[in-house]
Amino acid sequence: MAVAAVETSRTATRARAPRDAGRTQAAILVAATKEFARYGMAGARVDRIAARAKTNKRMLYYYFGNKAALFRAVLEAAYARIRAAEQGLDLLAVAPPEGVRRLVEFTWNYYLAHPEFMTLLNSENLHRARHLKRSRHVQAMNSPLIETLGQVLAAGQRRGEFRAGVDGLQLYVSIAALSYFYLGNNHTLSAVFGRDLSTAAAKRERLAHMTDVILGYLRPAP
Amino acid sequence: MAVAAVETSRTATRARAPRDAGRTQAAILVAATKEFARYGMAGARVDRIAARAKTNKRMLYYYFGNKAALFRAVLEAAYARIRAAEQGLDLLAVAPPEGVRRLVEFTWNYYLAHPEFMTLLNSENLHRARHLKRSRHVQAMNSPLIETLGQVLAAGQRRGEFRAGVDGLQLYVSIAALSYFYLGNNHTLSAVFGRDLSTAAAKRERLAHMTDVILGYLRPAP
Amino acid sequence: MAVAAVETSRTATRARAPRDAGRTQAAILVAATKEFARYGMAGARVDRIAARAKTNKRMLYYYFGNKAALFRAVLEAAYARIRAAEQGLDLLAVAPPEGVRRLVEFTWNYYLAHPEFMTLLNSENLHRARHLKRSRHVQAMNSPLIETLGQVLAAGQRRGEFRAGVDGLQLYVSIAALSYFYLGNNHTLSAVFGRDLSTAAAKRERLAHMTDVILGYLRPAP
Amino acid sequence: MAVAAVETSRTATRARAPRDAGRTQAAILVAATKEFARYGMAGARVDRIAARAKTNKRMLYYYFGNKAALFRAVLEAAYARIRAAEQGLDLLAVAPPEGVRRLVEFTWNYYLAHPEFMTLLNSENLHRARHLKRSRHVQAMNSPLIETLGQVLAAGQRRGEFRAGVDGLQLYVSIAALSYFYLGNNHTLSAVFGRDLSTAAAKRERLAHMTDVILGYLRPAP
DNA sequence: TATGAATGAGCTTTCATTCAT
DNA sequence: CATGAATGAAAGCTCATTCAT
Repeated sequence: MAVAAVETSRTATRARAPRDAGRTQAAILVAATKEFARYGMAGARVDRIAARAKTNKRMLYYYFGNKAALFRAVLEAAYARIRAAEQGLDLLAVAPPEGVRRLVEFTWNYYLAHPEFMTLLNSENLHRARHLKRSRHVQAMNSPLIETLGQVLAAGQRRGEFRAGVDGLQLYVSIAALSYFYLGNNHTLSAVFGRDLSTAAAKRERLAHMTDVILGYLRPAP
Repeated sequence: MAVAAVETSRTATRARAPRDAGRTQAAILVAATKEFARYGMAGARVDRIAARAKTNKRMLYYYFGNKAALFRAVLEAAYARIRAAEQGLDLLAVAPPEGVRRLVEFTWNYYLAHPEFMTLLNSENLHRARHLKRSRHVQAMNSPLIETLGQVLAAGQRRGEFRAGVDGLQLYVSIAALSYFYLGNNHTLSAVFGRDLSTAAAKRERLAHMTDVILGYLRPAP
Repeated sequence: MAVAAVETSRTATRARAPRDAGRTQAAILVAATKEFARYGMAGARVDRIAARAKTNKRMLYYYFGNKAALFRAVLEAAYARIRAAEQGLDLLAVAPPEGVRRLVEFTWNYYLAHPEFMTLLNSENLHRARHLKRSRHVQAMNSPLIETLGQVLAAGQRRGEFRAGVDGLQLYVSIAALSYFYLGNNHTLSAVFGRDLSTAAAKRERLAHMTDVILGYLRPAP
Repeated sequence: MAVAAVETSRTATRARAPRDAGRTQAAILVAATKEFARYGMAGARVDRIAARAKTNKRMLYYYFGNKAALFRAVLEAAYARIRAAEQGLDLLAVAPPEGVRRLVEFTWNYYLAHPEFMTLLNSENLHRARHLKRSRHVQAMNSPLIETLGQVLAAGQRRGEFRAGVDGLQLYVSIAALSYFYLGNNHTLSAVFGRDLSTAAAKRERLAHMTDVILGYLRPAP
């Protein structure tokens, strides 16, 4: 019990001045991700990031240098997360059509759960990938899934389940495109079409359509 | 002769201070479109817009009220332009597969020629379509093409060229998605994949793939 | 009398919002000169300059661009003032020894009345003349007096009043040096020597000594 | 043996973190001297000083208290060094004119070799000798050379080599002035006159001129 | 209709200094 | 003795917007 009391007091002290480099750095990164995702690079406010991270502005510069470098770090971390999530997929463990379906669903679900990834990418494209180009880890951001997808396509073709001549990279891009556009532009699409495209029903319908498109396209010629 | 004289005098006046409301307004809109497209809503600078429009900041406020309202005007004009361009399409005049192919190519070419449309939409989505919702012309931004596309799909199905059960809106969104993602994210995709996806060859390849995907998907079941 | 009243009221209005480009610009320059002279380039505060000029910080950037450019403008103006003051000297109108004496006294009195000139130069030398080198008016800062001094020296030599082989530039520099060092380092000299070197008596003594040094040096060999 | 063991352990500890108070303190002083000389008091950065001294900021505060106190220490050390160098001069060992010439050359060479002394003094004068006044060693900064110079002048006068009525302090100040102004303002002078006054030839010329001025002045009246 | 001058709030960044270990 | 982490205050600068003419 005495130990618990001490523990509590230490925690309390820490709460005021964490003096824990790792924690502070991580908190800044989390806060910055939210801020950049919500307001874009230009609209993001350093003050708000510091406030959200429960630290002060100075630490942000202490650890990351400046706003642009922080953005780069956020971007790298975002790529790292999606690549890590992809690790869990085992496309070659199932029949080719099932593998493709899994990829479509994974992509959709990932964007749905991590909408910040899309807005971060939009911001970065506005900046013509300036930050990405300065990143030392760019090559690591290239999805290893593309090669796996190529193997899935080859297997499917051998088994007569897929058409021939499909490029893995193009297909990967198309799969991402179908989710990205719908989710990333959901607000304008909903406004323009006059109906809410973010309801559960609308999303179910969209996923079914996308799966149909991709698998329908892959059907072999009769 | 009298006319010529007047014309000359008007021109002379113009040279000093172009008291031409229409011209100024249009120039501001053009300049603002470029600025918002390049830097996003938050990154855009009112000063630069005025400078580009070769007028002064005060005029901008005189005609449009403030930055947000100007953005809204820019957005409305951008939608108006794409809708106007769509007018030229006559999807029902040709065989259904050809009609669909036309739409794919039109979309691709339009985004290619008007990349500002994509970045403006990205900005607006970042703002959760706030400006669009305040626009009085929202409904006019809904593409009439969707209905036409529905007719094309129905005709194709009747003629045994298309599968059944395809929703026009979903397909329209998918067609847009395939171009939008590739072109709008071209910088990051190029950086990450380590090759330039904006070359003529790469773009030719992409268009072919997209057409294959859409038409391949639409093939009727055997 | 009515006119006077109006004049007053206009002045009062102006006091709040001068809207007089020239006045504002001049006020900033005056304030900046004081600030830079007192605290040096690095120690000067933009806020204080704006406050002293009774305008706001923004105008400073509006008219001068940034702190460095403002410093450059201050420096140029300081040189312009000393050159203008030198115009009043007519070294060739009197006998050569009297001409040299005049120059010694002028230099002394100018530094005494305009101590800011010395500290501004010190600051600029700390910056390795960076601002000066970027000035378009550098050459105009070269004193025309050097040539005149050469003529005085030549005349004095012809008349047997001065020694031969004296370089005008070197002498000009030496004359400046004798005043500059004493006045510019008055605080440290006074502290180190433990007596106030800024009293009227001390200054009288110094001027007499300097005149003796220069004229004594110029005496022809017997 | 016990001693050796302790010694070893101390050395080992040192290797990791040089727990050598003297060394750290000296390193800070050297680094601070460079920094203050280069950027002035206001422009100097505590971070850079710590980095240059290969220690950390905390040590700097531990040993010196704060930036101002560190500046004071730097200033005191600079005065101590010049006074120490002056010790080597033996003005009374040679004929009076040679003694004066030695002093002129020493001053010139010292400033040339230790330009930091000039910029430190400039900084201190900008601060109205505030730090110097708080120093406990001020009186020790008063050059003993002034008295010696008085003796040289008296001897020279007795021997008919020097004029009468020359004040040692004034002459000492003038000798310093001639070097100080030329070297301390070399950058601006070079910029304004449009020629490099720091070349070996220019410096030779300057030294010759200064010697002429001082010795020429001291010549007795015929 | 047009324009240069002006502004306050707020931006990113930097600084000297101190705390906890 | 030594150090990385932390901070508040303030720095230089920029922004959208409005005023006076």
